[in-house]
Amino acid sequence: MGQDLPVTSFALLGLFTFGDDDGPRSLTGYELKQVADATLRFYWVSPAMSQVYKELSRLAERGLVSPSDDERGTTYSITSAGRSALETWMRESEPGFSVLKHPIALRLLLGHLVDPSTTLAMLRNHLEALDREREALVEVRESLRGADAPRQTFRHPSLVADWGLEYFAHERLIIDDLIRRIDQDE
Amino acid sequence: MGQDLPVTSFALLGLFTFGDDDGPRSLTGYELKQVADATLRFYWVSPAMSQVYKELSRLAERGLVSPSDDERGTTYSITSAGRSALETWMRESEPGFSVLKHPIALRLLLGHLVDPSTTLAMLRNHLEALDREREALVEVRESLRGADAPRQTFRHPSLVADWGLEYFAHERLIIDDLIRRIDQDE
DNA sequence: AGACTAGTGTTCCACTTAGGAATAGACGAG
DNA sequence: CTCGTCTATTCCTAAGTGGAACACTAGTCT
Repeated sequence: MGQDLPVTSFALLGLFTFGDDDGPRSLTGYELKQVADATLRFYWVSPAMSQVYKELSRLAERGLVSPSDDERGTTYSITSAGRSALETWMRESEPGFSVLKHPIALRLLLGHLVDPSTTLAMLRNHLEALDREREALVEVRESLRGADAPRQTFRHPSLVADWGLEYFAHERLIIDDLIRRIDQDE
Repeated sequence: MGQDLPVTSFALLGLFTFGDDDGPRSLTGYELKQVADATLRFYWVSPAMSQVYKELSRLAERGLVSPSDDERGTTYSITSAGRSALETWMRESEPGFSVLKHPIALRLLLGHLVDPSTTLAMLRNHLEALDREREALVEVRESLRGADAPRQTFRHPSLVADWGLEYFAHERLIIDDLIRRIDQDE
């Protein structure tokens, strides 16, 4: 069967597996996009709206989600075929290594093209952006409290969120240090 | 003028600014791909071959690099227009925030779908992959020694490489900790 | 009441990027 | 003198982006 879907498909499909207390999750494309923006974006991507809808039709075509019309619009929920496709993917495919697209690092690399004050200003702005992102992730983390103990629904999401928070905290330290080093170079 | 190029164009263009001791750098598409694989991949992307050649023709069209045929094939070097386009881009465009695509984090998020031993195995494999990547970056860092002092050619590349090494070291700690936490959950 | 903003829900299109395969010459090893 | 590997390049397709367009709902301002 065609389980050869891009990672983003499985990522979106996976979001359907965090059932509310009352059964499996059903979401419209719009809602799925909100969920992805709130969570996936920190360590995967924030897919475009058009992408979300395209994924949903593809997943529906393959029977991994099932659409149904209700007063909210077209809502989708994961099927048992979808759940088992996810499990197979988790168990049997290679994760691959992470890809980081870091415009600040890229521009720091090319620091010899501008004067140090430009680079320093960029790094200081980045510290602020970092704080804003961290804030957003703190909110996500807080929203998981209450169901984040070892066998509860949000155990794994909370592990990932903690990882992200650590990541932001450490990046802050590194940038502080870089600012110090570049300042001294002067 | 059309300075509205994607970041990857500027990233590749930027690689031409690290002149060897004897003047500006001239590279074939193939060589440029090697350089990108060795350096850019750690904090931007490893563009596909096809992408590299497409970029080079576009940059040449706009006069930012100039092609010339020699015995190696078609080689390109940066023009003064290219250099100033880069500088303008560095000074005047918004960097934007970083995007991380981390398959391990994504799969950890969905940890409730498989048993803990699968997740643990994945994390342990990731530690090894991390060490391999770190090793590759260590080599890059070593290759910069000798020209990495405050005003030398590889000052900025070495700052970025140090950042990357810190990043890998810290991720290692986080993964170790996650393994410990998941092990205890059992 | 009427106008106006903001949020929800969805589709379409054009464009860019990414990945892989295919091709081809050159070069050294067996 | 053939095989594999490195260099160099092109082509095709899939994946992903961004913006425009459209429609419907609900609340706010005047």
